[in-house]
Amino acid sequence: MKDYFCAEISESQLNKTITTCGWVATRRDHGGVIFIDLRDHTGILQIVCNPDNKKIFSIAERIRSEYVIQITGKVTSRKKGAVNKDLSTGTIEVVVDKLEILNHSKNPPFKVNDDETNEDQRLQYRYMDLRNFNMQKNLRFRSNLIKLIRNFFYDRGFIDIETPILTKTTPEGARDYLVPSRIHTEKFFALPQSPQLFKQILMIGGFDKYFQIAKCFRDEDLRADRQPEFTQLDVEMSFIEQQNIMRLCEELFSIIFKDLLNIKTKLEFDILEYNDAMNEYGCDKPDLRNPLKLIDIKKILKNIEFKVFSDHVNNKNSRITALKIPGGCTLTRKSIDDYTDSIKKFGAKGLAYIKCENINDIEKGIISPIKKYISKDILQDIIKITDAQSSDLIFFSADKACIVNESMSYLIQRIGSDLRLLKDEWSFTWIVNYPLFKLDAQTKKYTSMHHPFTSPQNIEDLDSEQISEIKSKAYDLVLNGNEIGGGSIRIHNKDVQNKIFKLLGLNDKEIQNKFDFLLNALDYGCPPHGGIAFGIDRIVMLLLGLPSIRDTMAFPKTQSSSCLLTQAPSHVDKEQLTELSIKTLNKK
RNA sequence: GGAGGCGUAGUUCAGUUGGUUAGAACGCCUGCCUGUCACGCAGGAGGUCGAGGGUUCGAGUCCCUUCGUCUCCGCCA
Repeated sequence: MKDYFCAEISESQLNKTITTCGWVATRRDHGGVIFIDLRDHTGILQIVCNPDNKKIFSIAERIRSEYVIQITGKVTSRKKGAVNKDLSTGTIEVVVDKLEILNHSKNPPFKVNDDETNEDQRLQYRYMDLRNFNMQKNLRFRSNLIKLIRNFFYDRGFIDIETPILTKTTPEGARDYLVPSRIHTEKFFALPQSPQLFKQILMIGGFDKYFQIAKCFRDEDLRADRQPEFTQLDVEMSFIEQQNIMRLCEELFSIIFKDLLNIKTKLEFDILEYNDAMNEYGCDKPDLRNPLKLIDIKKILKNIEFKVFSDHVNNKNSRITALKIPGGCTLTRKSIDDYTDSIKKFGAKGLAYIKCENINDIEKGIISPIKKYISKDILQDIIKITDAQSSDLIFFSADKACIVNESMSYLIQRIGSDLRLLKDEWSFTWIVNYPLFKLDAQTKKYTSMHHPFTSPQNIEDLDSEQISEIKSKAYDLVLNGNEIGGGSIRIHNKDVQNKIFKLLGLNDKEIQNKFDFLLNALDYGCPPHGGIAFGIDRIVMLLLGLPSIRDTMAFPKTQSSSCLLTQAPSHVDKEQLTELSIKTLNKK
């Protein structure tokens, strides 16, 4: 039906007669001559309908926005004054001598390339929104990324294996999406949160290099970077160490950046220990483009009487940190109040600060509402340990460690971006040496930091009393402050796996019910193995600088997990439920 | 489960202290127009102010409930 895409037509086809198809972006009717901007994913081409061909002209008069048309005509160069510099095809136009309307369109609910359209409109009429050049770009980039990933792994001897979507519910982790079984009354499948156990079993099955672009499902609340169904690059290998996986991933991202973003410079991958990350940044996904860091000042304050600090000085679970903001004296009272307010959602009670207008004049050069509670010596120590210069501002946070960490890591991010402190670069950071367990604040039970199949660094540690001190062979990859992937070396020994389940508080019966198949499989010659998984949607979002992973998906869901295009989820017929032996509760 | 923002024409939005007939831009329709490119000009149509309730002589505006959407907290091994 066509020889070229719209924007493929250029001066190289000058005076040739070509055929192309597309959507009508705009029509400009001058009475005597009609211009049509014809659009496809490549761009826009101006076509000209002259009145001398009455048949064509009358068709052109009936054409409206988003009509699908086919045109044949001669590629003509535009006169000097008529060149449009904003179009890649702006030096030429096609003079039509055949024009066919392939399909009509209702008047569109919004202009296709108007980027002000509200998202609910875009999602309801997603087929219109997908014609937008940005969505075309995003989804085509995503496709190229997946193609590159597949080739990368195929080239290195990896096997792409599909794992079930209908599978078994797993305890811990996220809430499962459940699918009722018709044949097995009162039993349910679960959609996979990840192919974790299947890929481990593939290792036992002798596929020593596996990968998959896998759909995963988690029934949890949504965020800009979280959807109920999302796509992971899932990788697993046998007979490898942590280093092998890390080097492989670094190679993958180097190629992605070179081939897809045309970034040729060698990517640096920082490595940070989990404990250091928490101490310096208050979180396990720091953005190392940001120069702001936390400094512990508990020791300096050990003799202070000021209650805000003294309450926490001798509390093991508390943390007291300083955050120096270079040039922060320019911050207004209003913005400091804003920052103080913004960290209250993490449970922080307040945000003390001192302005170091002149560090050589403690009397007049240091200004702070809390100055009267702090001795000169301590002030000097604080200035020294933070290496504060004149015009810097120092924030203080004293509270339970988790509150300090959450609020201050938020503040680091917020101020870093407000004051434009971030370096303009891509920052990859591996976080390693994670704890194996974390204590759930509500249930007071230990849960896995990564997942229950993660290998401890030393098996003997499992017998120690200090469970929270046990380190794991887990690793996360962080890009510009976003967790894009994580993995671990897995447990390949049945006894070790059993021990972990026990430490997690599972009894024999639960272990049997939930993980019998895994433990059995471990009994039949499981090779040492490990792997990693990456969030494809998140990677596309970051690489393209998008505000949400919804813009990386053709058909995403809203924050309340509904699809505005199809109106899913929806009620089902009673017959369907009966067949599944399901009765709904009338919740009011 | 919680906090906050938004919801007014097809779309994006304005709407003052509660006050007469709810506006703009774009889009749409009709007419004019042979070089525009967000064409232009003239005219026109188009509103359950998300829904329900309340206060009031009077509600787009105030109050309550509710729905939708977005951001965040909790949650997300």
